[in-house]
Amino acid sequence: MAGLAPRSSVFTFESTVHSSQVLHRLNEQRCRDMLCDVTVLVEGQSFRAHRSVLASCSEYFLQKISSPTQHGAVITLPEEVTLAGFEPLLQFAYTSKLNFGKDNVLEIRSSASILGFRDLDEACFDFLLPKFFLSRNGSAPIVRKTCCRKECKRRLSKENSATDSDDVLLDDKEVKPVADSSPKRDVTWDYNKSVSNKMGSQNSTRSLGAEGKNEPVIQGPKYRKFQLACEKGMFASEKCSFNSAVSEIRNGFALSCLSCPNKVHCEKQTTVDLTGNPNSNKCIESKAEVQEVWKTEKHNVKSENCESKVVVDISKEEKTKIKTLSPKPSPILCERSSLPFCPLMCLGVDATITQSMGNEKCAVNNTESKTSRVSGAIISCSSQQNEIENSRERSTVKKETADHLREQFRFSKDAYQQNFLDCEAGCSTDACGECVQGSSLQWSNLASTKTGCPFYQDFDQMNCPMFESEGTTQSSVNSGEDGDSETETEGDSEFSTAERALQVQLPFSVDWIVNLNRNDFQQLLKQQVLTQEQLEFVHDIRRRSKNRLAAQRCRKRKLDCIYNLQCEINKLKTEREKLILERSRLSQRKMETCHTVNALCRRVCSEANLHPDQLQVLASCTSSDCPLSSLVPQIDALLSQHGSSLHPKTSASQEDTLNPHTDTST
DNA sequence: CGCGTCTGTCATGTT
DNA sequence: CAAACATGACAGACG
Repeated sequence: MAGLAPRSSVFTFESTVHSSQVLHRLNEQRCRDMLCDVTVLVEGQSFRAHRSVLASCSEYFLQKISSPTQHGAVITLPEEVTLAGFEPLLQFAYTSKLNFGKDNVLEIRSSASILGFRDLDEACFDFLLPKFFLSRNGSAPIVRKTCCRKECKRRLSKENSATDSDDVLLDDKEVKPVADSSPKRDVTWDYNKSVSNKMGSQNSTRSLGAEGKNEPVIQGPKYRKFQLACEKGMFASEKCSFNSAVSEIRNGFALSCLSCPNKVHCEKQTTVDLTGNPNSNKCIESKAEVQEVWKTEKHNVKSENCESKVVVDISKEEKTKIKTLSPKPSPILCERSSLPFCPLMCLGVDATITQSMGNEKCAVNNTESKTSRVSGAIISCSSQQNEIENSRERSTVKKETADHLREQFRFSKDAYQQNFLDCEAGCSTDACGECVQGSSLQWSNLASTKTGCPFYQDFDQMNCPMFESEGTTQSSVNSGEDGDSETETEGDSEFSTAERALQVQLPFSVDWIVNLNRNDFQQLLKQQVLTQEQLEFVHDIRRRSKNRLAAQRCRKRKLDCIYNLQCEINKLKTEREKLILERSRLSQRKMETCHTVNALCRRVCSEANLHPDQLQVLASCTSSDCPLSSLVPQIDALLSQHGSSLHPKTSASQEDTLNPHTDTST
């Protein structure tokens, strides 16, 4: 029997982590200046690197290094390439991650263009730059996407004029803002990941509508007074414009979260990477169930549909990592968006599954929406019917896979699932992302956390109520198990909330309750038969959450106002000092002029030998501002000669004499 | 232990 | 009139 098996069989082992590991090690070598064979000079600063890496990333370096005349180990970059522009690019070359902020994005773009950096599409910048810099006038409200077609239509008719947020799905390269614990407003783009998450904005309609436009214009009489007093909305609005942009990015791109508060750790383990990146899959760490499911899923998925490109071959190291990760609940970023978190994504299922599902859903639900592509990223919600059909066909198999996975993800509390699978007629049988939300809701109930995601932490610090509202709305309710970085108050509160939700056997997520708009909320209450206790809980939690957010917004506005007023004070102080200087300067000039006039008068008087009457006339022309003091002795002398009849009051007061207004004589 | 800060919550007024 | 929102006040936790 053994002879049946040909000995010549060839087996191929393909490591999915090798390439990224190599890059990672190269980066380590670079950091230690090991085997570096080139020095790049930018604005006087030198960077050590490997020629091969640079050449493989950049046309410019390739040309320089391969050029027979340029064998030197030092490459001086052209002046157009700035330090701020090059450094992130170098980082990108070694990590596939581009750290950029509003401040340096232009320089990076310019440098990347000059250096011919590969894998950095201009289109990405083209897409982001407007978001960064043109959203100042208020970011477009993001249409919330729900499962129900009727709801979509209704909302669309309501928000017809609003620009769609356009969920962005990425094909080959994913733009993935990644957490960075630094307070800088940086967003990391991770191009190397092939996951596409479909992000939306569940509550972004409201939050953007209320706050996303321009924070200073927020309602509130007292705040308006502040704003009117300050008339310095720029500061806040600029902040918000940026935040809006980032928000849109966040809503549009696949974001991943990590639970670790450590920056380095986070950066390493940020993405849910389908390529088997060892630094990935953090999203699933939180649930032991998922870890268990992981093992089975990988086989199921793979065997079911190769087309779906499910790459869940994780290394042992990864598995160990995942298993040894903090037991704290993992924030699943997806759940923060309107588009449901898809556990498939966190399992490493190729995004096309979700993407196609999401596209289909949106295409069906949102016939008015737009379709566009950015750097290979599909902005979902196609309005093209044929795309809908194509998407349907394309995703048929994938849907089956998704369904299968979804089944795998049904946790013990079927009530959650059933609710959402049955909810919102017309969608329950579709393998759309919304249905998967059933899973997400469970997750969110168990695993959402505010502080778990440094990405959001960062944005929380950005003083944008939009983030604040979104982030905290989501986070504030359900996370109860995260006690590390949160205060006991919050933790306890949220824990008790989650606990209470379980106690009252709430058939839906608390997040859900909080994020629904009024109509949806009422509709939900109508659809669900809730006990009195549940109703009370639902209303209570909704009220408290909204109030909490309102309080946060209020405080932020206050701080903004204080800051603006402080700026105003400083400005006025500077203005005052300038005016004081100007006054003293003018006063000085006035004195000089007076002296000149006095000298002239004296000369005129002495040379012309004036009659006392003429002297009187001349004296009457003087003003208190510039008294002709030189005339006084002469007038006095004349008056003493001609008697006091001419000017009876002269002796009384020189000032009176010299002041035409008080001079009563003719 | 006092103090300042942060944050959630409640009460109340406004929209 | 109800809901959403803003805001002052208070309390508890924390550094």
